[in-house]
Amino acid sequence: MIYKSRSDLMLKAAEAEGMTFGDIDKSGRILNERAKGHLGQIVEESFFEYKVNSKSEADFAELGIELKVTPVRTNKNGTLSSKERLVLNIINYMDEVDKEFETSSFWRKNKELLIMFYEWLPKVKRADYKIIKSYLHEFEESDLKIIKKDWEVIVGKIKEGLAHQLSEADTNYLAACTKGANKASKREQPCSEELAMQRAYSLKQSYMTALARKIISKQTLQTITNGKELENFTFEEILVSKFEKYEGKSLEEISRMAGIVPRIGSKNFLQVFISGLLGIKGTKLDDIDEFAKANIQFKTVRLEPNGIPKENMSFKNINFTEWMNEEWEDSWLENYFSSTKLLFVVFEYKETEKENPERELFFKGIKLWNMPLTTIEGKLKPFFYELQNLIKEGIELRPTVQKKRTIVNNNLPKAKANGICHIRPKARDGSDKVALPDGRMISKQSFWLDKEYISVIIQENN
DNA sequence: GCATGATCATGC
DNA sequence: GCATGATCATGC
Repeated sequence: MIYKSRSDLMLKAAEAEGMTFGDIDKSGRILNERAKGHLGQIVEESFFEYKVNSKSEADFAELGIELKVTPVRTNKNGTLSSKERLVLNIINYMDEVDKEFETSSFWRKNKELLIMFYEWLPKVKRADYKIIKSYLHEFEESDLKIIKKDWEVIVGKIKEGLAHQLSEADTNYLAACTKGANKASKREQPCSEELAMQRAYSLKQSYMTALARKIISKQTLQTITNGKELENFTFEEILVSKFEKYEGKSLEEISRMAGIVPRIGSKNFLQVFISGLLGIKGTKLDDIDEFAKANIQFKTVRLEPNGIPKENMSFKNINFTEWMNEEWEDSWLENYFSSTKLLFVVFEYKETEKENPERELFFKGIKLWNMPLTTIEGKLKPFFYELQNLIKEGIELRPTVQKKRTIVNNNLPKAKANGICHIRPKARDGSDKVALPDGRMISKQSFWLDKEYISVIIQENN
């Protein structure tokens, strides 16, 4: 079949809504549960009656439209999320380096995407997944500006001979995700002898989630930048500029300037503070378009006069059984730090608590950061396996009685052991425990970044 | 009820 | 004063 126009194609595509892959498949391949990534091919062949190709032009070449079939899932709280990033074409490091954005393989192939969202459900056969929405995606102007800068970051890294250090969190919406049979899938790069992991362009999972919520759930998000600003500045620069005028000011002054009353210590302090300074009071940070799409998470940092926070920084609580059974590549740890950007909102005390217990907090600035791949691979990965072995061997628990409470010492990795991260408790009280794989109970534990490491991150300039 | 950000208490 | 483990407070 040849589709003469986009409307022809979209009329046909709309017929798929409500159909299952079992309804669509004429080849019988849908029954092969192990065949991964063939859902798109089945739709292409059985539904659109197109021959599958892996050419560099778009699937519907005469229309310049690329077909993508991608899963969404419903969360416990009823919201919708994309189940995965949307993987696009593989990056040929050797070729892409000579291109402009307009002539890049990314843009040639993915300018327009026919996205068919299907609903993924646990324990349901592939044949019974249902297509819920067919949607012709064209990048809106402000997204495209950010994506173009993302592309430049990716190609810039290739030009520096750093293709082997590409990381998904380097960019905002368009990312270079690993793609290959296994971690041995490597290829040459033009400006370095080192072989680099094979990677493909992808739209981040967070971007796809925002898209699915807009298209399927009709959710609207609020933007804080616009196409005109993005013409001349990166998203990071715009973000910094929005906070600049508050730098060096005390919380009290800022409250007066911005007309907000953030109560330090309150749970929604960050929400109130950031949205207040951005001038979008009442909007949750998660409902801000750019933060949602780029998967930017927020963390407050309070530096003591010595430039180091008083406390380490906690993240998610640890599921020891998961940690023991998972491979690094599938772990929360790998996933989180290779795909999340952290926006540190930095405050400082100018006096120690001893000098002045009533000390005031001053806003120092913001820092948008993601963990470099070298650190993820060099520090986090060994840490992951070290802890995995420890769990397998059985974590030591040594109860001792203190004055007023029972302390259970353990041999989990301590702060400063690797200069980056450690495990320490985060629980409600002494009885807030979690089971180890061997059945013993331990106070709930969390993953923490060392405060000294936070201090170094904040001081880096880039 | 629980996750999460924040902070405390004790012993060396 | 710091390391380590414990616990609080809030908000969904």
